[in-house]
Amino acid sequence: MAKRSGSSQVTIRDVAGLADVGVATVSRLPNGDPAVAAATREWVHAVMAELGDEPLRAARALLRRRTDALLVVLPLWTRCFSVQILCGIEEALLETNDAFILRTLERPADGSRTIASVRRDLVDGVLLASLVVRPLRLARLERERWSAVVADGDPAVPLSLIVVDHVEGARLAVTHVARSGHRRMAAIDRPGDPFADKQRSRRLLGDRQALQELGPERRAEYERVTPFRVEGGITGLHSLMQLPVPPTAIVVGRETHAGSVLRAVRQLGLDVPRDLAGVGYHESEIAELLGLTTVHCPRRAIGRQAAQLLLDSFSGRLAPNEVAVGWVTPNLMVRRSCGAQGTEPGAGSVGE
Amino acid sequence: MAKRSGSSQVTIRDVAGLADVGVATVSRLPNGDPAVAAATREWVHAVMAELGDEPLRAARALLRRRTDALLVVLPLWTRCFSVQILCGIEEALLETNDAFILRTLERPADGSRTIASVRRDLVDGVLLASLVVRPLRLARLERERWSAVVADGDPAVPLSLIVVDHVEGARLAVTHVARSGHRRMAAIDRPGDPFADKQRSRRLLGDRQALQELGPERRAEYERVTPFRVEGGITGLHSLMQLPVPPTAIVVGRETHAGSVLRAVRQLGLDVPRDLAGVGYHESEIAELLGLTTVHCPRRAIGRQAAQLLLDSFSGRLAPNEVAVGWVTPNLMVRRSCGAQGTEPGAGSVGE
DNA sequence: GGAAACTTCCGAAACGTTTTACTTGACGAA
DNA sequence: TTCGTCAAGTAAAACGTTTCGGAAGTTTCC
Repeated sequence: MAKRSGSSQVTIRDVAGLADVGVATVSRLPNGDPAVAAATREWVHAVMAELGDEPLRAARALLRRRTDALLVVLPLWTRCFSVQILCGIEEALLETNDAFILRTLERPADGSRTIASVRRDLVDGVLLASLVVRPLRLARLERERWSAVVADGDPAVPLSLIVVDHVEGARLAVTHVARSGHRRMAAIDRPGDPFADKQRSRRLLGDRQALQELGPERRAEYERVTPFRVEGGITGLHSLMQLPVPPTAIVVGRETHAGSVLRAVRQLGLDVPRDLAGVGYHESEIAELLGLTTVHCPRRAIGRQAAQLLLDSFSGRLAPNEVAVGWVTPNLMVRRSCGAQGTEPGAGSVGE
Repeated sequence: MAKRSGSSQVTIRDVAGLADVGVATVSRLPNGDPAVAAATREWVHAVMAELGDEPLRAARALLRRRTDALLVVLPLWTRCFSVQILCGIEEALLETNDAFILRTLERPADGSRTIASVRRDLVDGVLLASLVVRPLRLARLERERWSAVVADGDPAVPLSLIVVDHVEGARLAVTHVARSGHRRMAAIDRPGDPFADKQRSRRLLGDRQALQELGPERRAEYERVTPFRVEGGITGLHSLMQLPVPPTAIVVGRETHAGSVLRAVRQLGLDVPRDLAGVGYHESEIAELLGLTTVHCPRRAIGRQAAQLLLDSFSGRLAPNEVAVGWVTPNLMVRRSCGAQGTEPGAGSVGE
């Protein structure tokens, strides 16, 4: 059969020899070059399959100046949120046989250090997730000719983006609470890194817009920004309930934060949803466990679409300096925390 | 200064020319070849720094048959657990400038398909995390000459391993509960994929061993294996509390499962820790939120040590067919769910 | 003093692919 | 026939590195 040498590596020359064609003809195959007759193409394909040969990636990369890999920079302080984005990215890449190198960030400040640590020739481009891209970093990307896209990003950044419509998300939450019969809605959100702050302000924007449209005007004193840990939820709630006219519903900026608020509610001897209704952001095991109605981001879609955008820019479907923006809309996962219309806990799955 | 050509790529020949040495001498530098005088080394290094040159990875890989990257296969149904392992891996790799390609698994059955989808020449080896390595897969790894290590694995597998001492973990939990004055301890665990089942049986083993040593003999009817969702916790607890002599403490197989059990406890009008003490496994936001005492796995250390093992086998510090096994011991995060000695909720951070 | 051994470096030949420039043969049009 | 055009395929030159076989120069040992 094959007259391969002692090495286990089958080369393009072996294939060419066996198929009785030139090496160039073989090489043209995986690159989809049209200058090869259909019959020849098929014949050579068969020989390649027989020999179990696929072009060696390193040799290919050397000549094409392409690695078929991309860099993913992913924050971890958002925990499971990012992981779902990652899954989406992987999904998109699996279809095209590309790979990705991952760099996770544990603190917001790690961002620039991280990108700098990756050699430009290791990957074809970079996908930044849930990050603020500072002008300095942007300049660096520009200078070193990176192809870059941002997943779950700020629409003001001049890069290709997948944007989550947080304004609409907040609107969903408020509308839902209003439909459940509430008029006095408070908002508790959390301070955070610059990125989280951007998200928060967009949520608050949607929140206010929706309230205005619906009629029940929120008073300024119904808004709270309290730290993220358990005690933050407690102090936030206490200060709200001590108002002369306390709210009857609360929208909270994250599901774990909502968890701490619920805890505080119980401490006050109140019942959810009888005395107080609530909606949180983001979907998690906690939300399911607590029966909390939440606004859910399609994180997987974010990842998949962002990766697709980057692949498009590699393949030339996107001009080098063209930026594309895709929008993704959250949806509402209704549970018990706003009243009877929700499902019983445990009836639904966390899902994606 | 440099007389580089139009291309932006600085080659080894540019460096050699400018430094007035042969290309071989330059090439020896990053490979740590000792056959180059200290003075020369320094001088050439300076020139390389000046030109901003580093060897092109693809060209290097072509000749060395090394990619300086490894594959990480990581299950996602364990959610945040895996992510922490990933952080550890990244940490170890960052020091040596290696990269990794990630493949996540969403269902246990995806395992073999996933490894098969990665070309052998893309990476130098594979790190399998929290997985059962079936004989068939093992044979494949052997046949294709993969270097492989398993993080958080089953000690029976004939590969290099980092093993978590779950027996000791269970012992910690039981000992803690016993010290809090309890004698009648129940165990609720969950069924799962083959891997989780292995973990569970090791936990139960440690559990029984510790009980035997401590004196209070568990009766068989105190052990329950119930499904993972909310209703699983409820039925498990109910059937335990309806026993003629109900237990006074429960050890639960995972923190989210413990969450659903706690929920059931409240439904029965009981108080934790007054009427019933509890310990869960694994550390998470849920555990902190609920004030649940848990057994904590040092997941980061698992990842870091496993990566280190793989790097060792690349560098020859580990003989090709030598297997190394490292043990990692869990520790106890004491909170309120076993009595007064725990800290108040919110006082501690999730840590790790 | 000369051979042997060691140190330090050099030039050139790989590595397996892509790509460029060129050949060949077939087919019409002039 | 002669030329140009086109399709299909070929041979050879890259790509940037590592490494092999030497070759100087220096030291060591009889």
